[in-house]
Amino acid sequence: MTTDETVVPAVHRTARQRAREQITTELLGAARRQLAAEGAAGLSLRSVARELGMVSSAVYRYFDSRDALLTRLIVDAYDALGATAEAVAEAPESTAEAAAEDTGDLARWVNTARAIRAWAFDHPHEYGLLYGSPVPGYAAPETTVASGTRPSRALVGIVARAAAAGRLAPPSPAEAPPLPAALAAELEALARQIGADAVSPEVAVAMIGAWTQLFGLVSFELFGQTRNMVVGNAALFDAAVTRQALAIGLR
Amino acid sequence: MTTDETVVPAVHRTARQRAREQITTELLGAARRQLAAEGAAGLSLRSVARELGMVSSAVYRYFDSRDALLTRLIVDAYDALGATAEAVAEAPESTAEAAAEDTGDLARWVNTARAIRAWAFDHPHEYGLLYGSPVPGYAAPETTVASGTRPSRALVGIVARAAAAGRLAPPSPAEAPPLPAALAAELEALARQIGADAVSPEVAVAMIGAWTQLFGLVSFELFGQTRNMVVGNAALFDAAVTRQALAIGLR
DNA sequence: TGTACATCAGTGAACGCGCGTTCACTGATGTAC
DNA sequence: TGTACATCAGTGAACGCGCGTTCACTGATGTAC
Repeated sequence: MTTDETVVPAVHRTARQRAREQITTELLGAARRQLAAEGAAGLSLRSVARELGMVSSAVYRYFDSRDALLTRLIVDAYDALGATAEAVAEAPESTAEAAAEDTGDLARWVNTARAIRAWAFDHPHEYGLLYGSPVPGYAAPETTVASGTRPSRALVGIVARAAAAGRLAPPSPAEAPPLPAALAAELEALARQIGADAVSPEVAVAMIGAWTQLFGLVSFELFGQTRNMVVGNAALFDAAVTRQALAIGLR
Repeated sequence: MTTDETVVPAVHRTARQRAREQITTELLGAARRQLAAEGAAGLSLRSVARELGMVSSAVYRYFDSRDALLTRLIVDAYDALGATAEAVAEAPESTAEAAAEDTGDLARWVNTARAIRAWAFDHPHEYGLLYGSPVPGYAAPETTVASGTRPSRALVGIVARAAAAGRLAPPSPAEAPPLPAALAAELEALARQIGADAVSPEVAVAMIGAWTQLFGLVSFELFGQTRNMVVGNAALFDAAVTRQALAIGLR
């Protein structure tokens, strides 16, 4: 809950504009609170309006429809998680206080994974909105795509930079059969497309594996399909994530 | 849709009992169809009743409440997926037609993973019910736990049997830091508890990693959070799953 | 084999609820002259 | 600085919808004698 008014100098906004921004923020806040309490399916325009003491039709001055509100929540959540991940993945080499810390690529990856997990725990329903089963009757518009890839891009970036700098030391996949040519070509094209030319298909497979495992772990922990498994344990999370990162070749 | 009447000799069931079983089956079928069409949140007792031409209150002769119906669907889905996985994971050594096929532990694991993925694609909403974000307002009763672990147990079984037979050859995790003692102890206790004493903590971590990656991959593919990633590609799935299985030590 | 009673599937009406969205309106805020 | 008009946030009523669950009932099926 940032108090924007005190921060932004309010250049030349009219009272109307300021009120509009503030109420939009309050609506989103209420919507987020309800999302946290009830989940996406329980989010209704009427109850959001109620929370602000408005009449339900007034919300239509701010959002075209329930789906528009949902879309906004999704984009904001992707951006929040993306920003969290980026902050760790792209942290400067070392800071005064953390000079002794390991700031190698491996640590960067593991810390980013931890940050994603922590965010998911802090915002379980928002995480569910992003990575859980789709909200019935809701189709995400194209607008969400750019934000939607931010968290993954933060992770990919770590590997891409390490690969470009020649710092990647992937273990030789001794016994694994070679990738089918078509798949290797597809992965190579994808790497070029996102500006990660130095990432080999084998590394790409390891990376996608690490990435899906990360979200698999978090989802299992969060959605609680693991009543009698050890998942939900930070040490296990670290161990699994570290091993995946090593398989990518991060050091 | 099995036609039970022709199979079961109808030992001594009254007309009432047979009608009850048949209508229960039809209700579940209709519920499953609606689950597939609308998702869990869109499943309603009234529409299920409507589909069978019943009045909504009549459903209460068969299910205590909407939640009871949902629970039944969940248990059935776990059992269906569990049975599918078990059929592959515990298939006899070799059959006449597949004598030339590789029936090693590695192939067993990969085939089981494929079967799970295929089932998920065939039953996307049921998969979502099991492994997606929780249905709002619904709390799964304890009854679901036994069925809920079936799919995982099928996978664990492959590793446990291979380990017990001394067929496991896990690669030495050269650079990975050793597991914290507390975690290692916990994993060892867990292995003993499920009768997989031969599974070492390192192998357990690899296994949990492979398991979570599997469900992560399937969820990403199915829930479509991957608009511009390569996920959704069977060859990639195979490659990733195979590499995880090798990391466990399956051969 | 026939009768009396108990069981139970299905009906239809009702209760009370919440939802998204539209629409004509009032009254305050902003803008152009 | 003052006035006339345009913009727009918020109101309140309404439409039409679907939901889960309860309840007294009818009539067919099953059971005990």
